Amino acid sequence: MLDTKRDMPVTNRLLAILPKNEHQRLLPQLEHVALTFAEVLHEPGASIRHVYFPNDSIISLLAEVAESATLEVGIVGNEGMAGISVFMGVNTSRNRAIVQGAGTALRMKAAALRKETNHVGSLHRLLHRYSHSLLTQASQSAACNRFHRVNERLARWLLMTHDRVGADEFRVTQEFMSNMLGVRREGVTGAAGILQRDQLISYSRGQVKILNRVGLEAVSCDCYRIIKGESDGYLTKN
Amino acid sequence: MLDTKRDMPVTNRLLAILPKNEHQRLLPQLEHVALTFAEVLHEPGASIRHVYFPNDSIISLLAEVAESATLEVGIVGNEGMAGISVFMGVNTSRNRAIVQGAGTALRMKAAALRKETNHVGSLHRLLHRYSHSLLTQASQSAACNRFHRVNERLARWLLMTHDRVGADEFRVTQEFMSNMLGVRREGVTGAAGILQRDQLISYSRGQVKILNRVGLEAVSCDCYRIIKGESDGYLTKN
DNA sequence: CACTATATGTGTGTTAGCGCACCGACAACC
DNA sequence: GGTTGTCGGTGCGCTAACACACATATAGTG
Repeated sequence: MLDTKRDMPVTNRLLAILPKNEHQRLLPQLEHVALTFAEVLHEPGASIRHVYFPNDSIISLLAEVAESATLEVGIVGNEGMAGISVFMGVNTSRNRAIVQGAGTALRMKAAALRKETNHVGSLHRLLHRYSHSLLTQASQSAACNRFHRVNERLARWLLMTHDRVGADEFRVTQEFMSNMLGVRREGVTGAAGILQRDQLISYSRGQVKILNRVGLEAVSCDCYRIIKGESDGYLTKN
Repeated sequence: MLDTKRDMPVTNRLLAILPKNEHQRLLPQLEHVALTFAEVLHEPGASIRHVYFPNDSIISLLAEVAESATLEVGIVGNEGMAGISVFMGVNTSRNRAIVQGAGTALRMKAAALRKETNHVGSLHRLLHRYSHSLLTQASQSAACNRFHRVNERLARWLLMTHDRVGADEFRVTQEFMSNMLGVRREGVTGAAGILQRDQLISYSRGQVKILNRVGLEAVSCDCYRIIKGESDGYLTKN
């Protein structure tokens, strides 16, 4: 009898497109669940237990910088899966996944998905982790650029750059930073002026010097720490 | 003689962390290159020829909504690789990758990386493509939310939701949308009011109805089309 | 039916950042 | 040494969105 299947049809397209044999192998590992509106599937930082393949439900991926400052960075419907970090070899995500549209979904234990998509080779595994950190970076930057002040964002950006150049001095013009932060060049003049006034940096004609890193971290928003926290993991935990 | 190696040391940490045998296998496929400031490694939509593992160079990933409206959604230093889309099984990216800090990098032909990280199983391949589309979504939303007006963004959001619910009517409150778009609830009142005035949608107490999809697409910014274009690929091209 | 929580509409003052139009300073290059 | 291009600073009016404070309206519940 296929009654249960008729009652809860599998309409997730990601699953539907799989070759028959793979689809068959997955089915026993999938559990039909009803998702109710506003249900939280995973919290930022908490461990992800299941991945979800929506049928008619819709899931929002949110980046947040404060309790009341959230920003959607992704929508997941029947074309996708919530919990992609698990596939990328990471148990947690900085995003919150909440049910935006009630409906059904198929869920799978995180461990089962990891087993199914068993990674071959270190490079492969590593790039997965890295993809995850990039996604985190994009999400958090998105929220940061939406909510935070120019000078906080500039401080964050300088720190992220500082981490990568490995020197206290580097070349970068206001014009360039304005394109990075998505603000006017004059906006950077203002923000950089504040940082310079407070002896955190000094600069002249495209030459920036970090004078007080700790001070910069204090000015910068938490986004820096969040991104950094998620960014380095894959290079050590291997 | 290891002179050439001393001249151009491999300091990319992603490569450095690999087990010796894998590292050795990759080396012959890697080419030392000098990256100059402002060099463009790949343009939005164009095919990606190489991936880059920076040593002391730094690469910015930019999302753009217009010639002069760009936003950094990722930084790649010696901890990472530029061109992650290739790993995800996609030849192009909606982002522009430009050199933010001159220096050296190791580059690898896109085809070679694909071969090295040969994917096993359809699910695996599919999830890669999906990861890519999620990353695109996050990037483009980031830029959109930074630069575009609330009503344009609301139109985009409604279209994205409409695509997924598969019905012209669905439940969603202004409060909820305000959290998705990162604006105040009153801001949604205003934007939704415009859309309703123009007969594009109607709504009442959390019940939204799409009246004129084509009109909504006209109001919405290009971001919708861009995201949609990148989003559906993996479900058909398999 | 009254009560209450939820959902939406409106108004007022405030502000961060924008667009534009400059000006000055310095560097590099003939 | 003058010219030209890059880089940074400043002022001014403007506007989208904010914060806060209410006013309704409606659905659901006891």
